[in-house]
Amino acid sequence: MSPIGVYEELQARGLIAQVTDEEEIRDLVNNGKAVFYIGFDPTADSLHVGHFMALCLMKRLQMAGNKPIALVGGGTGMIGDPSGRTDMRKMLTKEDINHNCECFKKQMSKFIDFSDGKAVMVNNAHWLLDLNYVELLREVGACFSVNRMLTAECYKQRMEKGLSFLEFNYMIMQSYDFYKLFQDYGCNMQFGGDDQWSNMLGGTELIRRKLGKDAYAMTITLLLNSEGKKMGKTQKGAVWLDPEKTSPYEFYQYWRNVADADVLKCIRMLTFLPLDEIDKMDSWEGAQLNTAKEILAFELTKLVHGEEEAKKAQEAARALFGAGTNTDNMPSTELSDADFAEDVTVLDLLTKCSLIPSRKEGRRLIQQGGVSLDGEKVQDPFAKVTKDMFEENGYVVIKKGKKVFHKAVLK
RNA sequence: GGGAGAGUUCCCGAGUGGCCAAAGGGGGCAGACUGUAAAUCUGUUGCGUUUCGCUUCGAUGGUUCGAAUCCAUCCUCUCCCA
Repeated sequence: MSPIGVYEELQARGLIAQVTDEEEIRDLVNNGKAVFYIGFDPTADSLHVGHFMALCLMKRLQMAGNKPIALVGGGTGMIGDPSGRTDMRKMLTKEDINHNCECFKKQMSKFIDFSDGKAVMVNNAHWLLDLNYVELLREVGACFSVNRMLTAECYKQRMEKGLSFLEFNYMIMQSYDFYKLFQDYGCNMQFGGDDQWSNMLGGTELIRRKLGKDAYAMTITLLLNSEGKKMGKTQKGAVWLDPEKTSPYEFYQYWRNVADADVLKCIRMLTFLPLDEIDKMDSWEGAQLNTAKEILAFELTKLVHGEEEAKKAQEAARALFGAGTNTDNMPSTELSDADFAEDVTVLDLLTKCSLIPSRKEGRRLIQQGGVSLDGEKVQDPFAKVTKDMFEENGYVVIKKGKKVFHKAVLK
């Protein structure tokens, strides 16, 4: 038995945002009596960093002897959660949702131990899709006050822009999930992002009204950067957990590049490093934080992609940004002789490696001095790239901007 | 159902016949400075080998030498009344 319970650990890591009943929850969680669920709506074909926090939480609680239920929202995904959104979600087709659910399942099983009933995975499509409208209205609709719902935080933003009846019902569906899981799986707690608070309260309320029993809810602090924006988003979109969508190197780099102000918070909230070790880092400042960033990036990459990939990413990063010349793990594009059938310009090369969205953009980059080949700054977008440039190593290292390195390999 | 209004580039938002590839801001990208950070400053931000051409202002047609701008129809959204 560790000196402090999970609840205290979660608290120390800054993960707990809101709870319905602190005493009860502490008791349940610390003594492994919680059967809790976290819902994941299949809005894309891969989980992202936002989900990752939830998965970590599941893992921490599972390690403390609690039983997690991973709920895949095959049913709620049909509706779309309006929480924290200013516009309506794109409607997904059934096929997409099913596909996404499958992808989620695969990714989740890498994090959570589902063996021997230590955790279960369910899909709310099983009960939501067959609901009868009138029955549902009578059964649970009567328990909800529209007046109250409208004052809920998650609808407030949408009161200005407009909220469809479809999305308005999301809260009811989620509440119904909890009610159902409470009865069928003995689920007594729900966890979720802090933006889910009102939806989750809906569930506890429904259980109290229908069954006269108590269920609990706890939200996790949303991972925001120092500017108050959700982390895990880049210009290109989310940082995915699927290596096909976000390579381990990119994933590593994302965390390696977080702002100074955010490193410790991220380490505390996302990694499994012992708290006392993290506390020591608290006093670090200035350039020393770079070490903390490396630790953060390495730990997270390890959790998501495994130790081997994490090492590769770290080596690649060190080689590129440090003094080393190791290009083994650099992202690369293979070129063949056929690519050189006609004259190849620097611009062509960038295009072939998918480093630029358009040739126009490429020219701009070069004109502004943002591209170099094997360390030589390129001046002319139409300078020829010849095969003998590849002779020495078999590849050419392209540097775009400050942080993007790419290897063009001649086969 | 009746009435009013709106849809502009990644986002917000100006533009109400030619000077419009379209002000301004945000964001992005690049450069300088740095620590692969932040802040700051500079450049840039539809596509094309570029004193020019092509595509873009919700959609489709039309008026005009010329349309983001005018007309018609349609679609979407917001507001007011019911």
